[in-house]
Amino acid sequence: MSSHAITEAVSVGAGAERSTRDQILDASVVCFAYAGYSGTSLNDIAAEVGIRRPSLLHHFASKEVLYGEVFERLLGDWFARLVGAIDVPASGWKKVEGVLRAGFGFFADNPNYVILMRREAIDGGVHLGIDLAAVLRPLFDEAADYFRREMDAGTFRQQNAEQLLLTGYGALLSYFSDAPFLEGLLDENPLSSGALDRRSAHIIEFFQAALVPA
Amino acid sequence: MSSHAITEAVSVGAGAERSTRDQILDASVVCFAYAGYSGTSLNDIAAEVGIRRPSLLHHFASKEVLYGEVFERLLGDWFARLVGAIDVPASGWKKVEGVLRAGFGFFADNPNYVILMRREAIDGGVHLGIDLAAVLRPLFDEAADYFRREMDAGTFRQQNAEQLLLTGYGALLSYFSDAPFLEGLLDENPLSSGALDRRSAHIIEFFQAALVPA
DNA sequence: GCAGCCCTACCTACCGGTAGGTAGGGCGGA
DNA sequence: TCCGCCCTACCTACCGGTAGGTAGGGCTGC
Repeated sequence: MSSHAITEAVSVGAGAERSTRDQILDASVVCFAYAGYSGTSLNDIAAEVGIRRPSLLHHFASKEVLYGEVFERLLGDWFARLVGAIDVPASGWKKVEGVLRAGFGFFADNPNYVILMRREAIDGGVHLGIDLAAVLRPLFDEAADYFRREMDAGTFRQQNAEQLLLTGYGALLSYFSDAPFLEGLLDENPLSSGALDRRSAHIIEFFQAALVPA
Repeated sequence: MSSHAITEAVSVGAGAERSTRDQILDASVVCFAYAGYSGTSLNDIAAEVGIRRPSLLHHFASKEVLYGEVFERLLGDWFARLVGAIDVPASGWKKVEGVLRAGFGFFADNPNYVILMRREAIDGGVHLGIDLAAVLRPLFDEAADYFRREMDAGTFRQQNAEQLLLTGYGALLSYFSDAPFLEGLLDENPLSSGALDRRSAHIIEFFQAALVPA
């Protein structure tokens, strides 16, 4: 997987004092995102950290266990950020905008997480012990209820609440997960700060236009 | 990759008289979509067809060549369908709706193609000789120009045309590519005809609400 | 001493691809 | 008519290489 090219991305920002275990987790995110589960070998990850494969297996019992732990950390971070945005005292469009911005910000900060999540969504979670959808389900239902209440109150236009969430999910994730492809359409790095600002502004504007009655 | 589970999906609809070569292409779509490029072995595909791996390599020089041909067929089908929808004599919202329906219909007819395309978008086309984005670029630019003209004419609300296309792309593709995951959120098979009708109706309604001034 | 960490050396299973051979159909010439 | 030839399609056996995982030795710091 041409590990040389991504070596710097891992070592950058590593405060030189992270435990080997954490370094393995960091490298795993990068590798799994870049090449997928079956496209990543333990040798790739070990090389990224600078140790041998058996040493890696001293810290994690198997490739599956390692992958599971990577994903658990990812989900934990994401959940915390999302719940933080949901729990702010706001309502109507302001709340939706806040959650959209929180999701967008998290994805922009962790582009590798997005790719990992997308790969898992496509595969239907075969590599995971946990059921990704079941974990997210409470938030999904809560959000759908929120939209229905606001629609009934006339704050938002009437739409299918669940479908609306799926559309938001697709609009947010796709931009980040397909960034390598979009670069060829946009003539600029989709993850540059300018491009991100443009994307963020569009999403807010677009959903507001669709949801909030004129 | 537990080939047994997907055996039926391949043999269904095979008119019993397809050439071995075509059977290999059909099986390859299923396998590559299900497990990705590196997760699919030539043995998996050969087993699906009912021949040995060397016999498969008699028809296709290598795994890469086979994958390339699968993708070429996919792109050809998709392009034809898309251009067919673009070239109808319509304008304003009617044309957009027509293209949305055409894209949706194609994806609904070929869910495996969507997954293949999404995997390729994530990987940035590393398995392909061709540049996916470059192929789609002319259509992308043409569509952006169309939206800008209609916006300037006041038919549509002012939006960033390129971003708008990306949002549409994400909304269409994500539903199909992430169907295994969405099943856990929706309590129904997302590809059932009822669910598809609901999704299609939502997308049309949503984009109309966002684009067409009240 | 000993616990934690990393190493080399090794295993089995499987990968994509090749070598070489066989079965059988189509065809041209005696 | 039928024999010899070439072709396609498929097979088994095998190649070098790499996958994930294990066994066991050595070094280092408490």
